[in-house]
Amino acid sequence: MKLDNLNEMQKKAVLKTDGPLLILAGAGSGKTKVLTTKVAYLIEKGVEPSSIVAITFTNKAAKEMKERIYKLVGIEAYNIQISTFHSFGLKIIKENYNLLGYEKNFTILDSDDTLSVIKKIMKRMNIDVKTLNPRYVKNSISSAKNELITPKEYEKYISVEYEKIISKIYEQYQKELVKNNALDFDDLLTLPIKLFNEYPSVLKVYQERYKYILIDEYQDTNKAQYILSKMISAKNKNICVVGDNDQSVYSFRGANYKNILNFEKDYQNAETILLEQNYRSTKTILNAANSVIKNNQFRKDKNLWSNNEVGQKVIYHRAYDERNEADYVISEIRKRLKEGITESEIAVIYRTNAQSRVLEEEFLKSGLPYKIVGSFFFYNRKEIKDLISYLKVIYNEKDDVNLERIINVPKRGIGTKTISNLVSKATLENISLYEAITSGKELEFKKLIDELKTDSETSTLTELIDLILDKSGIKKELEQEKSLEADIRLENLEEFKSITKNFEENEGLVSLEDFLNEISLVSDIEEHKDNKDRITLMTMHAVKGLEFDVVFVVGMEEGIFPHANSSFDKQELEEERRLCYVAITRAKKILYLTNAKRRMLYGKDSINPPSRFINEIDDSLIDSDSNEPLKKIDKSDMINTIPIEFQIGEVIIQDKYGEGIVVGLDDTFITIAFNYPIGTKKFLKNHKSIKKK
DNA sequence: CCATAATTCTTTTTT
DNA sequence: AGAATTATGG
Repeated sequence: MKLDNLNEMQKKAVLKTDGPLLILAGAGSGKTKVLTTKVAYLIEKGVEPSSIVAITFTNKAAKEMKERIYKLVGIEAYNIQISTFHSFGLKIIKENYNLLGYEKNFTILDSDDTLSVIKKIMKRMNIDVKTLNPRYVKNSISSAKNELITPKEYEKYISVEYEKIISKIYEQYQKELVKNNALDFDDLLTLPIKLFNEYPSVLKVYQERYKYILIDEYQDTNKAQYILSKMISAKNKNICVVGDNDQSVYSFRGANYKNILNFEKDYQNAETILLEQNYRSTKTILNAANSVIKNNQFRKDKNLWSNNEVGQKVIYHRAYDERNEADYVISEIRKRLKEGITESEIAVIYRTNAQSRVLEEEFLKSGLPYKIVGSFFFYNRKEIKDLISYLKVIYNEKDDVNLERIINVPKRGIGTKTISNLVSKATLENISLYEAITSGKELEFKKLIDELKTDSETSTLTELIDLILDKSGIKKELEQEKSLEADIRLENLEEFKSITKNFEENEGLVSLEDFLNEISLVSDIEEHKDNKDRITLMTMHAVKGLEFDVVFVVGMEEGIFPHANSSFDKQELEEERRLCYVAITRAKKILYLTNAKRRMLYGKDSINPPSRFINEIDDSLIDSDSNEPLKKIDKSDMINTIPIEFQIGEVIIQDKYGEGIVVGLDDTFITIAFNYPIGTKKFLKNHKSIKKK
């Protein structure tokens, strides 16, 4: 194994194979290189590839790591378990579904499905969705699950009426999932833990199978993930985790960066290695990133340095609107392409998926090759979701959620009344909707599903899709409509077919089971069969762990980034800043920061000041090509000009959280207690979002 | 009782 | 802007 291309610390991290190891790795310090080399080294030392498990956070990162390890060790890379926590959990569940009370053909519900289940339960329980938002219930349940709180335990924590209702819904929800022979995303983590708790002998099997466990982005692990990794590594203690607190950006999903801080406490004799040299970015880019992140209060300062060249300044451009911004990005990309930079070395990154729309439109017009990574845009289209629902129901007829979705698609005269009768019957007799169907037009539908079930046994995936579109009448309905919209839908369905075809060509025969699992866990399956170089468009969250020569961070505006919903709360704002740090440090050579003076947001025109993060970068590092000077945030945007005096105990109204009581005051901050579930929040004293009642 | 029109609601990040 | 829900028409 040649290790000459590693520095001393990296080498040390690779060579320390046994026992717990914590690698604190700054951005661009070569952590992926260390991880991949370490895996190769383990294999060279004689460790079975199948006894290694490497966990990443996104599917994209898993894929990347697989490819890099493949380059190092060749074909054996396929025997290493490299996946996200969720895929890993699914594998364990699939191997033990019977012990967990599921049938083999269980399905995985996506976020929308989950919400429908909750709405259905709330309706059944006569809970008004206006008093309790189903979305909120969904988040609460999800958080509880990720904190490994069962419905029973949830009851113990109840202090307000709200929680009592949620705990009831939570209980029903879990039952409903089992009845549907379905799992949600969180189950992929919690069920393996449940399994291991109930069957120590099974745990032992996994402990012996996976002798070496490596976890990337450890700062983003939540309680469930933390416990799962702890359980599996408990016997051999060969656990190596890599993380960087400055890149913790998943607290909304229950991630707890403290898992890193506690590592040394959790694992006796844990060794800690610091990787502090950045090999990725120019000094200028690194300085820009550092000047932003140093504004975070809750942070341990660290010494990330670089030997790279100074490089060119960060380029700041303020466009007129979002379309001009996109055009600017495109024209700059053309410039860089002429300079010899390839498309695959260019990325455009943004805070929210919605921003990709305009970008895509302009890229499409420009003719530049691009790819949108992780866009559920395509999979979220109605016709695609309907088709997937058909596939899910064919595979698992007990999946009431998906059955209800398609029972009247295309329209076959089954309306709300028929469905609600069916639901009542199914609930009463404790059977699935499918089983409850015995007569009427519904029976026709049931026969259709049965027929397709038979078809699925004899045809390939792509053939099955054709059969679904034909026999269901989806195709016919769209063809008869003869509208532009219907044509687009037909085209999308064709495109979906080419995706499955492509998938089958790459993977050989694909079972319905494998395909559904893949599509449930991976938001986008490789859409392009040509290996053409493409410009990458993706969110800041999705881009974590990747690097590009040229990076455009677009939408650098207050309200978008930092996001409006995150700019009230100090902790959330710091997470936005870490996200900015992640975004900036993706760039190797050239970094662009752009924004727009005005932008269509949620259907209305809005004018946002430049992001505060731009101001946090030293002016000396920025090259602004806009006419106006680098503008500091206009304080009037954030603070009322006339100070309003509040008193402790006073009731106020806050734009986001509603009514609250002032519980604390000092020179700069005001602390307000809101009703459950919001709790106390700290604001700038004169924030314009706070009003007298 | 179903399909369509009108109206209201909600806008982050991922598995 | 777009989805989701509710009111109206056939």
